[in-house]
Amino acid sequence: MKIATWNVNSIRTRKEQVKQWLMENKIDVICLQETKVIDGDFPVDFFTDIGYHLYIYGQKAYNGVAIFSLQPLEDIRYGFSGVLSENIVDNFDEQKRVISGVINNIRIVNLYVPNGNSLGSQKYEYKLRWLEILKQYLTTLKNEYSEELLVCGDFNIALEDKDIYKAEGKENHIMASTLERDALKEILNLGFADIFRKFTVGGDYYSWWDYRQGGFSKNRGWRIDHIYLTDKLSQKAINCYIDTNPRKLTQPSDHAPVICEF
DNA sequence: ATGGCGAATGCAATTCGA
Repeated sequence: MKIATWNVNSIRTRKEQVKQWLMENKIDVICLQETKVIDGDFPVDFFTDIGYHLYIYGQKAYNGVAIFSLQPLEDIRYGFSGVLSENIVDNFDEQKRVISGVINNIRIVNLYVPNGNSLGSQKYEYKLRWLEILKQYLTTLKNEYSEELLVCGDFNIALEDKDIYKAEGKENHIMASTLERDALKEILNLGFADIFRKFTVGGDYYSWWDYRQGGFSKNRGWRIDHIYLTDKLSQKAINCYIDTNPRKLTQPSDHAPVICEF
């Protein structure tokens, strides 16, 4: 079974590329981020035509997450409030960034973590607060639910220096700052493995490259799209890799898909 | 990076992403 995560930067713009890639790679489940469309305008039929069940949670212009699965998913939870009480979630479901569902007793959690803009900005504070709620969300899923967990998506955080093409001088850069990394480490410490690192130890592997300055052709990227697995599930993974091929196409997403095989 | 790219909105120029 192959489960993938891909920030597509608009599903309406990228639908042909996504469909082509799903068919070529025989993907069982895909978690998409930045679909950038309200649910009523999502190209649902375009993907049900090739056999997928769609679970979508979008909004106008920004954010938006979706899961496509060849097998139907069970127990779909929309937003943080699908799991946490409203007083904890506050208004953090205003931005559509979280969706989850169950397949084969595995709960798949699809995340689009806020970007954060720059250190000290309001959006940076929002990102840090959002990560605190995420920690509570995953703690609840771990403690009160019986399924193994696969948590994936665009985290907008590079955990280690080797996940950045040139880490020097980026200590205060968004996606690399200590506070963000610490928040992510706390989440991993709940009991998750960054499964990409089970199979690949070295650097120079990235999942996002800036559209500007020929970032991709120079391989100046960041590894910010992740798949995290709980212990038992981690033992069942047989590979995890980033497919850079879609990033080579004309009019690509700025992210490449990350795939985990079981 | 004082943002040059790309997408959405909405129809020109602005906002946002990372």
